[in-house]
Amino acid sequence: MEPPVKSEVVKPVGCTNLKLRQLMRSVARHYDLEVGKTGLRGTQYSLLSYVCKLGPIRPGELARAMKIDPSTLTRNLQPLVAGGWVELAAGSDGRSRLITVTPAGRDKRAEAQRRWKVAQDGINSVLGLERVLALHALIDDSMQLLALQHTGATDA
Amino acid sequence: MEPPVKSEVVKPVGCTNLKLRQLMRSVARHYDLEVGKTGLRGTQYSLLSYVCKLGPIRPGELARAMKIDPSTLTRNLQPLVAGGWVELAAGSDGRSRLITVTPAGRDKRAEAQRRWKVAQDGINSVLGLERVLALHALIDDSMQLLALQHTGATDA
DNA sequence: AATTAAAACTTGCATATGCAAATATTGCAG
DNA sequence: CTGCAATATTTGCATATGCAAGTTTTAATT
Repeated sequence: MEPPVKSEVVKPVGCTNLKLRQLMRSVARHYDLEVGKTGLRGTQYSLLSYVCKLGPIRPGELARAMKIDPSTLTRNLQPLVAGGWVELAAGSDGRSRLITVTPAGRDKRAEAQRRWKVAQDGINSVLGLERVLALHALIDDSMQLLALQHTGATDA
Repeated sequence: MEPPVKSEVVKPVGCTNLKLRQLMRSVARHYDLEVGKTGLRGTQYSLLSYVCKLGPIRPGELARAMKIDPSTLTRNLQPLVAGGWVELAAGSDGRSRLITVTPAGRDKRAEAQRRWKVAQDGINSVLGLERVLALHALIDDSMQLLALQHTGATDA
């Protein structure tokens, strides 16, 4: 039998990376089915929303807020600029810029938000509100903990 | 005060899609830092592992097992084929193929698995084992429920 | 003022991802 | 045997993603 000395069984743990990616793909597809009707991808809707809420804002700051790489932001903005929903202007500082939502962008965001609500309601319905809230809480906590790690914080 | 008639408060729910993507990016970076030392991306390690476990296997079946689009699988295999870790051969059926891991592929997988273990231990340590297990359970349940939805199942 | 270092974006490179359409084969109906 | 529907994979197209290196500006040093 050989029971563990520490009275703590080593639980086999799967790959968090793989599981997260799989669920993310499923969920993304679900949102895209609904939000896509507006011509926006789910990711584009998120980005446009951030610009609506935080803009006018500088790229670096927005990237930090969204927790994406600045270079990714640069590229992800292109479809929104091409659609006329967002504009890039020169910032006060010669090397920085200012991202601003256009009136058409605000309209598009409002339209997409209605679709997003449908998608989110669908998720809440399929998974159950409690499960969704629990998942969100776990995600938030996990991101917080990982961010601390990344910042090089050794203690509180 | 106006308490809700149904005695059920409508809890504001954030965007599951956004949250999942954010956490996924953080976690992926974490794994890539360690697994990347072997020359494999985290996603490539997952794919190679599946081929090791399930192969020789046909693309369609593998795509279904990994819950990714068949076209995505076709492309994701290319770096592994280029690295000499996986081979594509003609299947019995003239239109299908067989994906097989090479001896070098098994070695590489073993090497990457050690790195993966380090990354996973890191996650377990930063988030805490209980949180990781809870997260995995939630992810598994959620994928299950979404899959049923996708299958068009109306009842048990 | 010239040099250097630092800051803020953008580009080059290589994947990851999925939908729609194209290809190649097989199996069937007539 | 022919033609058409069904199956299995791949391509075309358009994003999403991040690291490393490059560019442009600004700030700091001497």
